[in-house]
Amino acid sequence: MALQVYNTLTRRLEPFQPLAPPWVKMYVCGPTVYDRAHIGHAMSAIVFDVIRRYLQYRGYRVVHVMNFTDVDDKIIQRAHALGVNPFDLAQQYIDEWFDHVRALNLLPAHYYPRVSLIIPQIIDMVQGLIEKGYAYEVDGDVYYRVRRFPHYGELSGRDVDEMRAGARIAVDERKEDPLDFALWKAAKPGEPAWESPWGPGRPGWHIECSAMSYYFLGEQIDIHGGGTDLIFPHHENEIAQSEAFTGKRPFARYWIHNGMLQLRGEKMSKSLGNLITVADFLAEHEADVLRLVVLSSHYRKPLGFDDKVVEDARRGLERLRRALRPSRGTLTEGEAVDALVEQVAQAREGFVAAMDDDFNTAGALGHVFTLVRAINTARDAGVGGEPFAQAVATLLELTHTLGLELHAESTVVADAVPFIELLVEVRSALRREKQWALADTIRDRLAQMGVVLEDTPQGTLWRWA
RNA sequence: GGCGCCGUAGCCAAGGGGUAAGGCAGGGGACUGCAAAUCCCCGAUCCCCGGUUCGAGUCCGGGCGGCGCCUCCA
Repeated sequence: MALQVYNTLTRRLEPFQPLAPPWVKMYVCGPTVYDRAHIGHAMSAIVFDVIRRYLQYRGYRVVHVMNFTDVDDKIIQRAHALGVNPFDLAQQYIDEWFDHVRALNLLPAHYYPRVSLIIPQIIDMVQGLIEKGYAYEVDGDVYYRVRRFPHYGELSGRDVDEMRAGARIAVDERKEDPLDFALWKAAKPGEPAWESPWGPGRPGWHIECSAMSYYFLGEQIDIHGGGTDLIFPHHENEIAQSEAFTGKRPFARYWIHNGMLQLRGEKMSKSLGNLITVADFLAEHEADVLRLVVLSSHYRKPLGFDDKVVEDARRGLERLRRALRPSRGTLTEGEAVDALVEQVAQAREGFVAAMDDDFNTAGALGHVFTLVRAINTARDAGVGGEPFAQAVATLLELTHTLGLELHAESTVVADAVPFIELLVEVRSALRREKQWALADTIRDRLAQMGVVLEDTPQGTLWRWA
């Protein structure tokens, strides 16, 4: 079985065959940096991080590009409202994004292009489109001539003749056709602007991704990713621009789109006031919890997000972590060992089969948890040494492929550790004297402070609740 | 109105013609001084109605319900 990927372009599962193996060129649409990133952005980033990790696990070499849209109406508006420089505002959110990349354990992209730094390349591309007859200038604006591109609508399944452009917004009468979209916008007073053959102005939204993709990855790429909300018009327009410019198709071989995160059944949006920022989430939860929530359902489906789902993930994460506890057993052969070895092999096989099926992380997790049970059973049965170590190593191999860290709890309260250990020691002495009441008091009081004690045959273990 | 997605146990969720993975919660048991952790056991007429088939959550048609996009959006 080989890797199969669902391609939005064909609406089918297809065998994954990059243009030039082992290289995989992957471009993912990043955020418009006019505000803090929310967990929906994080979900998308995690989805493509997992896709990248799995491709690498399968031996591919991924070149990953993610853009920042740092020139945009909303940024300009916001900067005006706050009385700050739009570039400073954008920079602030870009800095925060990189904080999130570290905190969320995302593999950094190889390139992070931003609009403001590739204006000359964008101008070249717009100029090229005009020369080829795919674009025209009107009063300093440049528009793409949609009807000139025969494949328009292919990605989003739309028929050009049935689209009701302007149904919800006023049509700009200067455009040849209501469907035409802006490649370049003439500068308005007080806006950032760059000199161009059509006068001062700034790029339209869609052209940046075509330009960045072209300049960083070449005429054709393997994977183009983003949220389903970008399929139309953004990605449709990208195809029109890129393919018209290069004359090559397909611009991207595989279009991969993640479903939207929904907060308590509704879309997250500012107007509904139900937006959770990444910073808010990380202030209360670990990054692995968010990642496990994302991994628990398929990336193409809408992700239901609420307190229950988060709590379930938190507990599931605990279970994963506890499986990593060492064994004090010494058995290295026999029935229990054979069973473990067998289950380890099955888990890896099942994991790969699930991930090969369009990155079915939820199915893959099922196999991971089956491995967890096998490890716990083996530990209880006294299995130790190399076979046990191998099983744990496999668990780490699989969870790391999903990007889970499984790090021990935070060290924020590390100063308390010696005191906790002292109390545990004292309590152990009390237990030897069968002073149950006092021993239980210590355990209860520690529990109130968030420290859980577990008495095992090998002694007392403790952990943060 | 157009394009598309989804409806599987209390909750989350995989599977997509051969008789229902996994996680969380719950019940019972083993272990434990009691707990905790761990392990074992227990739970589903797969939204409804038709059809195709030896056989249908799984394919087809029609309903009902929820959602996304069509305008900036990951």
